Amino acid sequence: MEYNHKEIESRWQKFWKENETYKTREDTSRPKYYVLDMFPYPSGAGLHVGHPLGYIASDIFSRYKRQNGFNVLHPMGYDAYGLPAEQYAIQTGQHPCVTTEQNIARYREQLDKIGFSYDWSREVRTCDPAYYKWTQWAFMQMFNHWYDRAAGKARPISELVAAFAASGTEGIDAACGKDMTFTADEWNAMGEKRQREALMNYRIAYQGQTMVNWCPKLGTVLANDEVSEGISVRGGYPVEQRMMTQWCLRVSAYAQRLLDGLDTLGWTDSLKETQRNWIGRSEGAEMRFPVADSDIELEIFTTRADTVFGVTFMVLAPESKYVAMLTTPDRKLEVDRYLCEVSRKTERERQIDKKVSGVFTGSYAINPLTGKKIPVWVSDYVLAGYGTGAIMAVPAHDSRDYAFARHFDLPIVPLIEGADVSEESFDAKEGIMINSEGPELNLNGMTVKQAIAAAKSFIESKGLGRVKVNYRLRDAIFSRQRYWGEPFPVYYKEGTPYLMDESVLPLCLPEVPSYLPTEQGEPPLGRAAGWHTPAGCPIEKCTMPGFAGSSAYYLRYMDPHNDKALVGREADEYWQDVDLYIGGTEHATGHLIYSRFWNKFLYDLGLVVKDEPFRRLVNQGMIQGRSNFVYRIKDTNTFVSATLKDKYDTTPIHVDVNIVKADRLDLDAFRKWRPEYADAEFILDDGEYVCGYAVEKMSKSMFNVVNPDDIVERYGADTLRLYEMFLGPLEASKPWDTNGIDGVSRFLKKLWNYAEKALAPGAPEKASGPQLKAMHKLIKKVTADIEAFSFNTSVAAFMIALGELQSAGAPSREAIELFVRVLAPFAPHVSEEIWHRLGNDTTVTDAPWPAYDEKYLVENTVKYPVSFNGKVRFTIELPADTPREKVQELALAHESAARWLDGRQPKKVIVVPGRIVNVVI
RNA sequence: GCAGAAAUGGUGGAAUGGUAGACACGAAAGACUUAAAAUCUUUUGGGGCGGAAGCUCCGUGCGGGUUCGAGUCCCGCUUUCUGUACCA
Repeated sequence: MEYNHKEIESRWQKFWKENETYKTREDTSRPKYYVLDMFPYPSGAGLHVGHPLGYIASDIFSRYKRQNGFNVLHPMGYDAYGLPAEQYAIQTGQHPCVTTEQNIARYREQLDKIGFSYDWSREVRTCDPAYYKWTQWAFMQMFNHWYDRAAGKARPISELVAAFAASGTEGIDAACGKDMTFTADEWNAMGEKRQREALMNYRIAYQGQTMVNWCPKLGTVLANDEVSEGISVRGGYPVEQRMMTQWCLRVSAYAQRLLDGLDTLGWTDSLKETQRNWIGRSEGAEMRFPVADSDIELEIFTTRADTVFGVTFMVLAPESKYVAMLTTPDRKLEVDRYLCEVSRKTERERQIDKKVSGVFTGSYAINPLTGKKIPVWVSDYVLAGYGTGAIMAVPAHDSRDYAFARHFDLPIVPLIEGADVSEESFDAKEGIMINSEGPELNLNGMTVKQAIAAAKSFIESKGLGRVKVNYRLRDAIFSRQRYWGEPFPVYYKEGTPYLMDESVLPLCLPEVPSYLPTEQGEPPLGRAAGWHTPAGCPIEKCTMPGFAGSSAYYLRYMDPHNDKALVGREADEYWQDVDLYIGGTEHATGHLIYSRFWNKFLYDLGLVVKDEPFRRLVNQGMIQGRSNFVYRIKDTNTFVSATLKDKYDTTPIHVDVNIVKADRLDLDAFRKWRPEYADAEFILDDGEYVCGYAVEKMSKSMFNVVNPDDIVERYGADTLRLYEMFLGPLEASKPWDTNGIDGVSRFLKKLWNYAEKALAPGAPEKASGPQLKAMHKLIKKVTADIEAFSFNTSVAAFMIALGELQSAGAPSREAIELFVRVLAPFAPHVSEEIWHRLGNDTTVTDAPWPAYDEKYLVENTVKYPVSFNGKVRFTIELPADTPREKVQELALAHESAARWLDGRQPKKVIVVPGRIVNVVI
């Protein structure tokens, strides 16, 4: 019988589904193993061949672990809230729920065809009220907690309230927006509204003022990638920088723990490094500069406390509150003009435009070390969001300050011996200090390192400031002026936000007549009728961002139907954490930070047992598209083969890769592809039209999208799975190239034919010696490869092993049985079919992973060429099972070796089984 | 600018410091076939020698180094990819 992948695959997919083969139950008698894929956003375009790459790898690993006796949790779900569904809704009026539902159905159909071993009974969708109830619930917990830096963990806000009532801010070390001090009496006298305002400064989920990209025409905040050159990508309306009240999560409170936790994780160094850079810890000092003729003190942060003697001016961020306070009346017009100019620029423009700009406020500060007056300027090269929004400028040793000083002709004082600052600043932290002597502190003669330490301790001892660690990591903006997201369980009473009662959860997303913002510029929820509490208080109209729903989904899979808790204690204690997480690097500074933060918060509350959610993480590479081109001769409808195109003046045009095979264009298909090509003429090279190619992002507009369904239809899921693994190392980015798939397809056909012979009546039961040898070699190799995530070499090993079986005597049942047991994780359908035809009534996933036996792996006799210092001297022949040490001994005992060594002791003897003995003296 | 990763045939890619190029694609030749497809066999890094089995030299981005021995380890470059970017 021919290998019929369609029949085999549909039969076993049906069988697995009907028998709930991959349904997982908590089972304390077996060790657990949790394998997780990053769940997809179900887009309207469906899956392309790049998406399943990681899923196939995780499926192989899951199946392998099952065969090794682990109770494997391998779930899948959908990150279902997202912009495309909402944009589509705005254009068509179609409820995002409907399109999302359709897209999910399509994804599921595509995933099912590939034969994954997911436990679909645990599926989660972030837009499902039974799921987002727990997203809202987590937000409420964050609202009701504050971060105690002294204890290094989150604590209930009620404890903070009690502390304030008893002794004010005295003795409280809390992560907060701005430093506040008040006494118990002051607190108690505040009244509810002001107390709530004060508490907002401490809550982990809080409302705060932040700078955002605001698009007045669209009536929404936009992310940086939704804005291009000051204009919204959708609609093309101007976008401005605006300070707005937003919900935020105090992720920054966890910066140090997020940093420290990285050391315990089995992630790649590059990913950990990316997160370290993102968190951006820098040690320095915060110090105050008094303003001349005023009570105001400017606070700055610096990592170069040693350079205070070189501070010749100060700069404020345009958004700094000190700008208004320090601008003198005569400078007001110019400062206002500058602020206006800056506010019109988007964040992006500010980054691209490196032109030096700024304006003098008219005020002076006093350098606390020299007592000299220095001017205070405003410039957009200083960021409001980092440090204190003000800097001390040291033009001699900071390139940005240098450019500014040069442009506005401000003094530059070098502080390091031998540093030539006539052309550029000297930024390196090395050298001997000069020009650094004041009335109370002398740094001259010290190295930069010593000077930093000395200056820091001086600043601290004199009360000019304090040693401080700053982090680049900022709090996450948590509100979106959007419809398609989780509503906040928050209402407003006289403008003050209050949490709703937990009993309202899930607070369901209401219907709206239109998905656009309202005329008054409110988010779409402003259109929802009855969007207020029974008492008539308005409910928050923003919704939560995409990362809200994806931050704790791995916990929900552990206990997806629990309506009493996000995850039950028992389930959490059994599954603990994700042993293996597979997904793309693009989430390094988003999801993977938020999720770790979210988990640490829940850990602080004692709700989960693990501090870190993802123990081991593997990043699969991106699969790019491989686009094909045809070359049209200018102003004609004639196309010339890529091999001859240089002789003509041509324009390259993308052509659908599905009508190109091995870079040869199917001419008839091309004429049918587009009406305008119906009468296309071709200039062929040797009867063929050769297309050009390029590696680009896989996208519809490039006509290079390859659909996994088409591959499954033509070659089968097992071939797709093997081929995706065979393409190269999992972590590497590579273009999809269907050209090589025939090799894998041939392998499965040959395997099938071999199995047919082995299963035929009269075929030997027992495997021959060489067959056993081939199989045990295979088992050893594949076991090591799976553990090391080297799936491409495993596929090669299968091919080699089959070749060896074919030249090792009559096909036997024992050989094919061993073969399918190790092939099962990679090609489950064909393995299952053969496994059952061998007479087994369990699934191949229940077949224990075979152990290899070294005794099959050795030859009977082996020739060992013995070489000294690289030159082969002689050969000895020994039984193949001679241990390594024995070979060394025998080689040395050999008469000529002994003569050659002449009684000297060898430093090192190297034995490569079957190959070389190399003796180093 | 900074950080990380990588560079091996026509192509994708193999190689615990020990026979570089496994495996696969593609290509070439042959078998089967009326023919094609499919399948099977052989060859396939480059140069040189040989009628042939075979022999030989050169070869892992570039320049050095360590080592009996380097694709692999160390130092210095070049290029490419990825992330991040006025972070004081």
